[in-house]
Parts: sequence; C-alpha cells; structure tokens
Amino acid sequence: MPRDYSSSLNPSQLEAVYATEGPVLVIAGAGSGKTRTIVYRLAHLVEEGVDPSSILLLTFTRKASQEMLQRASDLLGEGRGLGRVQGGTFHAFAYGMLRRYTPPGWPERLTVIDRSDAESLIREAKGELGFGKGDRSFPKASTILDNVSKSRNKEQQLRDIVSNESFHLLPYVDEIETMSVEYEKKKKQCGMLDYDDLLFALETLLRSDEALLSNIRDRFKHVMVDEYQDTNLVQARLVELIAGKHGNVMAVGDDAQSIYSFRGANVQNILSFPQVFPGTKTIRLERNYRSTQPILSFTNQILAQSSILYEKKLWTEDSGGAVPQIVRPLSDLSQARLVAGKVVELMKEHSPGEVAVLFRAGYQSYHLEVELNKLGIRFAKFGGLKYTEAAHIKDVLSFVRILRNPSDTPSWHRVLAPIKGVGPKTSQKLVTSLLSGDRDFVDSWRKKRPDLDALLGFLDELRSREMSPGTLLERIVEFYTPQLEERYPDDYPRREAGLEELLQIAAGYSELDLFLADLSLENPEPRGSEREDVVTLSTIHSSKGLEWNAVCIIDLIEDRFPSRHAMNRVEEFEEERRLLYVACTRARQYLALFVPKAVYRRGKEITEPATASPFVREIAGEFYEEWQENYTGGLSMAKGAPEYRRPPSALTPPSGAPSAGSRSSSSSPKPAPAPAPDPSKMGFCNHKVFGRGKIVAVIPPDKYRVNFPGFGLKVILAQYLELENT
DNA sequence: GCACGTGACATTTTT
DNA sequence: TGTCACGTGC
Repeated sequence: MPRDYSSSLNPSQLEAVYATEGPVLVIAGAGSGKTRTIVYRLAHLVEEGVDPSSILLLTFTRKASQEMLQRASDLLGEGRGLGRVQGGTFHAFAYGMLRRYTPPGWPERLTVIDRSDAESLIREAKGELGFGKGDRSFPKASTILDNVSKSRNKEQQLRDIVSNESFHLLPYVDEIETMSVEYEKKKKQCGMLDYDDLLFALETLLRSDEALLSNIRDRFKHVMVDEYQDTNLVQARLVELIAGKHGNVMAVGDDAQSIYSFRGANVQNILSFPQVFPGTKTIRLERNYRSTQPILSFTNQILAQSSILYEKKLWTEDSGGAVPQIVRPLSDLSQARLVAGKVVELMKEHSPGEVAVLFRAGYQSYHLEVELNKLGIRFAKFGGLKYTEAAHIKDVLSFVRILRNPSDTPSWHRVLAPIKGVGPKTSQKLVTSLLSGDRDFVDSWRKKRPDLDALLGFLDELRSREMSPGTLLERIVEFYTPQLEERYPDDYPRREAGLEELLQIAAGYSELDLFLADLSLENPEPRGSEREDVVTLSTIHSSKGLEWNAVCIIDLIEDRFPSRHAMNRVEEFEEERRLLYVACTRARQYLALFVPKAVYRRGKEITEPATASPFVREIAGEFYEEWQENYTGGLSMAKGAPEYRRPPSALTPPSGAPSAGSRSSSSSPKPAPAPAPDPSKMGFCNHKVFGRGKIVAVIPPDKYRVNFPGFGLKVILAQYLELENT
C-alpha cells in the first residue's frame, strides 16, 4: 500500500512523484526541492512494486545518484533493493553498456582515455605531421582538443566551430582538421575511447542491434534524468532511444541553471522535451525552500537583467533574513585576507561544513588557500586540476594500462621516457618494435640499457601472474618509487602520499577494467576522508546541486567573472550570468560577493585597477548592502543596508495556488532598473584579424566584440565572418 | 638523437 | 605555474 506523502511534499512535488506513467518534465528552480522530489519518486515507484533494477536514474555525477538512492533507501527502510537501481552519469552508463555488449568488430578491451591522454595523442599527431615547427603561436594541444570535442558535442563541422568560437585559430583550421582526423585514427588503432566516443558508441550500438535495443527498452521501464538542461544532443537521443517507446521518462532541470554549453549542453533539449515526448506533463517547482527572500530577490535580479527571458521567479514564504553583501577589497590580495577573515567570522555561527567560497576558475582561490593555511583553517577544494592528472599518478597508471592494453602507445611512451638515452624518436621506434613481432630493435637496446631491460622484465613478470588491482598497484608503486625520489626531489613526500591514496582506491576494486574506467569517469573522492566538516572551496561548476548556509563568491570583476574567454558571444556572456545565478542560489542565509578594486598582474609586477563585473553593476542598490576595505585593512559600510521591503507582489507567493500565475510581469512596480549594458560601451567594434601576416577576416561592428587582454590579438564573437583570402 | 637550460607566453568551466 | 620551442653541448 503506497504511503501518503502529502505531508512531506507540496502539491507540485506530489504531482511529479505520482506521475509515474508517461513523460514528465519537471522544471525545478534552484532550491525547490528537486532532489527531494526525485527521492520520493524513486521510493514511490518501488512501493508501487516496480523492480528497482528496471529504473534507470541518470545524473550529473555519481555522487548525486548515490545520494538520491541513499535517501530513498532511508525513506523506505533497507532491504528494498534500491541498490539495484541502475544509474550514474551518462558516460559511466555508456561505458557499462559497451563493456557488457561490445559491438562486433571492436577490440574486447576498451580503454577510456581522459583529457590529458587525448592531449598526448594530439601532440603525437602534431609531431608526426610536422605541424607547428617554428611557430610559437600554433594552437596548443588542449586548444585543439577543445575544438575537436566541441565539434562532436555540438555535432557541427569542426571548421564551423573554429570560425564561430575560436576565431583566432582560423589561420590554422586546415591543420586542425587534419590533426583531428589523425587523432580519430590513433584512437582506433589503440582501442581507445574518449568521453565523447562513449556516448556516440552507445548510440551506434543501440541503433545497429534491434534485438539489443528492444531488450534494453524492456529492461529500463522507468527512466529519470536529472540536470536535463545540461545534456547534449546525443544524450537526449539516448534518452529518446531508451525511453521513447514506453514513454515513462521524467526529465528534471532548470533552463536558468544551464552552465555546460561549453561542453555541448543544449538548453533546447529541455525546451523541446514536450515535442519529443508527446503528451508530456509539465510541472513547475518554484517555491524555494533553501534561501531567504533577500537572497532570492537578489538572484531574481541577476536573471531579470538578462537578454534571455526566464519564465521563473523563485519565492519563499520565509521573508526574513539579511540582505546580500557586496564587499570591495582594495585588491585581490587583500581580498584573500578579507575572505579568510569572513570565513573565521562565519564559523562562529555556522559549522565549517556550512561555509563555502565559490569562484569562476580553479586558480582564483590560490591566494585564499595561502591565507586559510596561515590561519590553520582546514578546507577541501573541489574543481580545478584533477588528482588523476598529476604526473606521478599518470606514470603509475601507465604501467597498469599497458598490461591491460598493450597497444596503448601513449602509456608506453610515458613509461619509456625516464630511461636515459631514450627520447621521442627512440621511444617511437621501441614501441613500434614492441608491438610488431620484430623484437630486434628492442633487444639491442635491452642489452645497452640495463634499466630498459629491468623495466621490460618487470612488465613481463606482472603479465605472467593474475593479481588483484590492489596488489598489482602495490608492485608497481614499489618499482616506481625510486624514480619518484629522483624526479621530484622537492616534493616527493607529497606525491608519495598521493600514490598511497591511489593504492587505497585500487584496493576497493576486484576488476582492473572497472578501476581504470572509474578513475577516468568519476572524480575519485577528493583527498582526505569523505565528508569532513571543513570549509569548502569550489569552482561554481563543481558546486552544482550543493548548498551551504553561508556562501562567499570572489573575484567579481571584468575579465575574471565573466571570464574574459566568455566575452565572445552573447550566449557565452549569458551563460556566465547563469553561472553567477547558480553560485548565488547555493546560499541559504548569508551571501557575499567580493569585488576587488584592483588586481595584481603577475607578469607586470604591478597592481592595476579593476572594473566591477557587469553583473554586479547591473543590480540595483536596494538589493544589497555595500562594504569597503579602508586603508587600515578594516571594513566599513559604504552603503547602508536598505530597509528591507516586502518584495514586489510578483515575487510573493500568490495565495492559494503557488505554482500558477506567479510569473506574469504584472503591475507591480519594477525595482529601479539598472541601466541595460550598452553594447557600444562594451567594446563592440569593427576589427581586422591577422593570420600569418595577412588579413584573414574582418569582423562586422554590430555583431562582434573585441577584447584586448593585454597583449596579442584576441578577437571574439563570430557568427559569420568574411574571409578575405579564401 | 638526446638532455638540459633558457626564455617567452598564457592561464575556464568537466564527463 | 606549466608548457613549449629552441639553442647548446654531448
């Protein structure tokens, strides 16, 4: 007998929970109890007698899906088999499927490569093709990969992507295309799949095998997809393929929180969901259970200034609370000190785990990390460099990967590199010789170099015995550690600790394949134990779906937030706005935005004045109070806290039906609108682009924006362009 | 061909 | 801070 959840959920949430047949689209504003709704729906499905293993729950991170399953399990009590719910990220799901149903003609062992592996392949290709010799401005491997990946994610021609989004690379577009072809070839040769391949491969598999497809459709009778606004085209097609027939599919998302279009996410997916799945029931969750009204009014303002219309205004019944603060430190260096001070202050009222500092890019927290260390405040940092990208970790994993997939040439090169006398050329020859039957070259080198002999002997020995991932890793680390000390004399203890951690992770696996795939597909638990009660530092992207009592956001100045790379096109600018929206809506009770008045420029050794972020400038004064750093390092009130007024009626819950009618821009007085940004003052202008000494394009004044970040020519914003020399 | 030092340059976000 | 190209000496 299904339980009655009406005391725990509001009417819209209930509707979403009980709508288990047919397509459902839940537009869930920030903090509107989205997770809660999914959790209850899972519980309800199982209570209704649905077999947990026939539910597919696709989420943005595995952590998110684990949390939901745990909570559903708490709700129902253990033993209801919620562990059997299938789920995780699209990529992990795809990998699992491909592992189980390997398409005919594929190598039986698939290697999933991460970003840096892919970059190595691109670099290899570049070397072999002889591109970029003597040309310092030849695009970097990572830049090329960005474009290649974007082209696949958005399913547009590489050439178009380059012209539209990386305009300055246009002179190299031919080389980039050639390299992309070479990259695809190399992956195939080595039996490797990159992140994008996983999704396309699954689609190809399902489309090519009708029996399998119908099997899969029968198997997953209920599909739920979280963060639907951040799915890309293939992901949406996969959902349609699997759930399109029975139509028991629920997509949850928020168009105002779409922040992954750089990865090919397409907001259109959520907007056109009702067309793709006819008969869709659309449910809006707008009542906010997270933040105070002053914070919500502030975040609503951020969206209100957008050139995109969001049919959404969050509201709460809780009208108390402090107004958000805008704090103006004298520089970004003193900002670090002030934020650290603020964190200390906040920790008097909140536990450390309830305090977060958010930023646009990983490097922006460096100064703050130093300050926090000085004060002895423990923190966990999310986002930025991945732990598995560290050189020593990659070194060790290369051994493992070679054992699993002997044609993994990048790993071979990595392993061979430390041997004296082996450079790129010799390494190439050695690998060729190792992979072909012709061992003569290798054997002659083995005689010359005892360390090569030892290395190959070690690998042979590992190969000859079956070992668990944990044991295998232990042996490798043992073999590798002497090198570690030699190569990183300064910080090898730290790196040793990292390897120790890797051993811990490996010990939890019984299958090597899964261990390797998980390392590439899931962020392994960030250093240290899980869920320690410490302050959080996080990129905004990594803060998605999380919340804290107190949130500080730093570096709200032009060039940093919005990132100067995102000043290209209007869409990118708007995505930065949504990013700020996501950041601000993480806060429950306290929100502060730090806007340094100057920034230190590393190269120039000077401090330059900084301009406040346009997003901050746009917000009318009545929505925040302002503090300034004075010259003694203290803070003083610059603009008093406004007498907090009840927000205009459009923002308050309409009595009775919360989910309806709250969106009309009705007659209520709009709070003093900040002047809309004037494009002509933002640097839109006509500009010529030079490539290899000649003009390759002219950018029309009305559509494009030019940005000079100090040196070099950066020309941005291109939807179409005129080529002068073909 | 390789190792190693030097200097120039650029630095988003993530599966 | 890291990456890459290039020069030098072996």
